[in-house]
Amino acid sequence: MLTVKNKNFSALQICMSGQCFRMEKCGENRYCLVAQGKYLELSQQGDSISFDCTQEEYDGIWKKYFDMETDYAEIIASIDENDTYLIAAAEYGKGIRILYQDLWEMIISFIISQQNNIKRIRKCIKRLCEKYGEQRKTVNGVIYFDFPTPESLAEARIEDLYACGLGYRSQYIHRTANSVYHGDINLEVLWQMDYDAAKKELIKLHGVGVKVADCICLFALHKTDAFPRDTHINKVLAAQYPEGFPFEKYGKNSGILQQYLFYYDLK
DNA sequence: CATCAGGCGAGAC
DNA sequence: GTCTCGCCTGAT
Repeated sequence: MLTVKNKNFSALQICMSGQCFRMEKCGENRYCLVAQGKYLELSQQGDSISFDCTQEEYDGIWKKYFDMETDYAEIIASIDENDTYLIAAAEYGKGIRILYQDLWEMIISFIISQQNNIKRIRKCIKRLCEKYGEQRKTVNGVIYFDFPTPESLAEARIEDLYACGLGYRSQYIHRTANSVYHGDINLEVLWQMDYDAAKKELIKLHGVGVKVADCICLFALHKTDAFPRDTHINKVLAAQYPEGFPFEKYGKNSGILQQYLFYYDLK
């Protein structure tokens, strides 16, 4: 076990903010996560976070995954002092971080997220993983499932996808999995692209529109200038920013601020 | 019973 | 380019 201190880390907020559908509260001050092909448990007391892993695993995987090198307090401090709403939102969600999640997993997860609620999104993803993901076991005997590969979802029967409760998104997932598996689109090139180019490329995937592409850019590719606009954000923008959100002021931090606005509106 | 949940694709214009 | 419409499913 390994303990780290960080005033801008809240495992609960990371779970609740709905960017990561495979992290959940699994006990008092305790959280479980499947990512990077691994199962991780962590616990948190105030600003003290304990990761159930070795120093090597933390340094090699989780430090980057949870974006621990970025100073979120500094980003929050850069907010316009006159923007009291954004300051309140950031104060409320100051423990949120933009994770470095798997690209393929985010593509499928956010296709599922459309016209859907977080609880049901989690359920759909859980069923997909249990049905099509590889089963694994930790040294402590905890059984978990990897996220399904493009191949396994490409080969899945559409009616079986429907049976996972995906609804009309089943078709989207079927076609997108086939596009990726057969190399119609090369996901690796997205890393070299800037935000606009990557977004344009992602939208070629069936079931990926403007909003889903922005989520993939932000939560997988870590293009923090991506600013996903959903029903919540549109409502907030209309009410709080009738002249438009000041993207020119916040630039690369816009996506992080979007998360504060989104999470603040969920409450 | 209607509406809504972190939209999207297809078709009309 | 912009607009409208239908869409799986479960919760309220």
